[in-house]
Amino acid sequence: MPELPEVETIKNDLEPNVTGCTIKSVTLLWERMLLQPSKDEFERVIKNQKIIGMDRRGKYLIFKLESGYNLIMHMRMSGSLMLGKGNPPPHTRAVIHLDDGTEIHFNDPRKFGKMQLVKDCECVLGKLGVEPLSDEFTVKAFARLLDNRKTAIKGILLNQCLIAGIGNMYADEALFASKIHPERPAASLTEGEKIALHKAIRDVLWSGIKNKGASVSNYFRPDGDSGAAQKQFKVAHCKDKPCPVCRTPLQRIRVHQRGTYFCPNCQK
DNA sequence: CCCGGAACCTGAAGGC
DNA sequence: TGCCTTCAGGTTCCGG
Repeated sequence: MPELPEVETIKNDLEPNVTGCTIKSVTLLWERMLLQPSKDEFERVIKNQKIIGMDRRGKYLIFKLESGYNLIMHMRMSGSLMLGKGNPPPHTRAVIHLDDGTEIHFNDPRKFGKMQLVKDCECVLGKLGVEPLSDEFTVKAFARLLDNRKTAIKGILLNQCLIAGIGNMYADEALFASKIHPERPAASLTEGEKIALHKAIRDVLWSGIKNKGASVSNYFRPDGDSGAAQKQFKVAHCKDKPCPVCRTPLQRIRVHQRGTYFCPNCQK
């Protein structure tokens, strides 16, 4: 389930391989993954578009095109991008044919992933909150997001309108690292806890990027490699294991309809 | 405003 | 062994 570090890794892996290439055509094998424009217009406009670079915003991946158009993708739960040549694997939902003969395969077993072609990125990305690895994400800016909110702190971390890019795994890891219970009302965090959680968010995301993303379930890098970030996880997907700090069995509860792993002893 | 729940989907895992 | 149910989680939408 690609979150910020996984999408950043896809971007970093793909960008040197596709920048400067021209898209000959795109084959849609699952039409409903295209949000806009219509299939006919999409296929007409995408033809012979030169890729001048890539970008990431939150969990969105952006191919910047010379004409000013942007091809924006979201992997949702099970999407991944693979560089290949012919014979797309099962569950391939779209194939981008490049002029050098390589293909980008959008693989997505659960068909939740989305793609759209727009001139103005803001219409898609405008609602997103602050980039957690940017300079704008200061302790002060983070603290302001928690003011007067009774919602569980984990819900704040997962709200893309507030902070863009954190998903279920990295939210659990950040809360464990800062010793905060996932169900604590956001406004109840002390100044010290806000500072610790702010640092933990940046630490776990940077660590995820350094390890080329976490390969749990369906995530693979465009060259087919796995990431290694899941090996660093202290709690996420560690059901029935003891806490690495105090050996108390980790618990799994539901917070905001999400499976949430935490240590009932360390996280208050 | 804020929350809970359903929908979108399929494959994997668990129960009997 | 095999069928059936449940679960997984990112986002959007709908109802209370």
